[in-house]
Amino acid sequence: MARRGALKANLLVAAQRAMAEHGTSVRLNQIASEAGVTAGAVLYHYPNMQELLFEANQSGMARFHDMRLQALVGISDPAARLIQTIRTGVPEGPEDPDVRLLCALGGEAARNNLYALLLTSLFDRQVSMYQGILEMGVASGAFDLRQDSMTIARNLVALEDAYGYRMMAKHPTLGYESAVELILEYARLATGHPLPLEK
Amino acid sequence: MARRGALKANLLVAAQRAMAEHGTSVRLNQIASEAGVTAGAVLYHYPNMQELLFEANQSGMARFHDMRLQALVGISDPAARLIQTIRTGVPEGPEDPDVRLLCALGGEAARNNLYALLLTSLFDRQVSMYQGILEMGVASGAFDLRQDSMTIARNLVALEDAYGYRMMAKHPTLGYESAVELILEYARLATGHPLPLEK
DNA sequence: AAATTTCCTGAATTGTGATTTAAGAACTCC
DNA sequence: GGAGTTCTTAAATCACAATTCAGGAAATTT
Repeated sequence: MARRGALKANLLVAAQRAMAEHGTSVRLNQIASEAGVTAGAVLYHYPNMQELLFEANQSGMARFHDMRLQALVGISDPAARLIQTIRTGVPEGPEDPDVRLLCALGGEAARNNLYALLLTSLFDRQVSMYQGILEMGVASGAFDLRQDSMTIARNLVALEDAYGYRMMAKHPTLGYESAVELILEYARLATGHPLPLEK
Repeated sequence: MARRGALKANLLVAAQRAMAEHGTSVRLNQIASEAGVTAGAVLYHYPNMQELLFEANQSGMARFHDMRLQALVGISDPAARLIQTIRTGVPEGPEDPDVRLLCALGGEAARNNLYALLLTSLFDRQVSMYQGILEMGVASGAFDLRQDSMTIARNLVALEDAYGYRMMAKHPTLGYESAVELILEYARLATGHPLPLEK
């Protein structure tokens, strides 16, 4: 056996993986098997599964958001920050586990207020992130915004979300690069900056 | 008893309603109860539920798309057509049954190729619809496109989709009017047309 | 309106999955 | 290394949902 309390922490990521694979109707046994234990062991730590699923999603979203912030450290040029943020907002492929998790929740949010709150809060945080970058670009003179920073930021997050769904559904002509390019096209128009893609 | 074969047709809309309410994990009994019959009656017409659900979604999507085309008849001005199309692409509220159905499917598409195909095809049809309007506006001189018509069309559909999800999740400050306005803002930028909102 | 076919119900069947529980294994502390 | 605690398992239980089926009701045909 590993250290005490080790499983409880692992269960969050196991639940994330299981839910990314099986959706909101994920079974307790699938989570258990993902964690390499039996159902009873899962119930020992989380007497009801709903709480585990909620925490798993919460932590999955937090990780997704933190990763994106992390990818910005060391980049000070607003244009480069904007490009980088767009790049980390699109799933790498139809298997991207973080985005799968988010998409699985999308439909559930219509009838589960907790999930709705989680997704709404993630959306707003991402809008703030973009808004910060846009305002920074305005201050530095790099961007010449053609719309409210709030409008642009919301539309950027919306585009990310939607192309994430399209990629999850394996759209035949919408891969990572084209999704990024589509979003960048809007960003160029809205910021008046050429936002060159080459690294 | 009603006319012969009456229930079979009703089952499609009953399944749509049940699925809009309960999501992809909708129960046979919920569909039956929505149709006012017992589970056995449903199985009599659709020996396996998957087929019913698939047809229900297919028909739900077709209706959604046809409604939007229908809302365009009699409108010849490209700008008015574009505005109208955007208006019918956003759900009226968190209860909009058509969009609920679509959102419920979004997450499922990641692991169900049939649903993925359905959603991808709907996306592409909507892109074509927008593209036609944009090209018409170019031809008439009303629009001065700042990007490919394909790029604009894809981004418009993507924005619709994403704000649909946000509204399903009851975002506190993103209602019908603001979502329409956000999408219109992008459309204005991309077409060079003021796209006035007042009817 | 009798015969025939189609349609629907309610009970029984079967399968699946969450949850409980008793027992045993693994860890920690002393 | 032994006592006590924490953790995990496997089997049993409970609940629920899909499916089957025999019988009867409703429509249609003749």
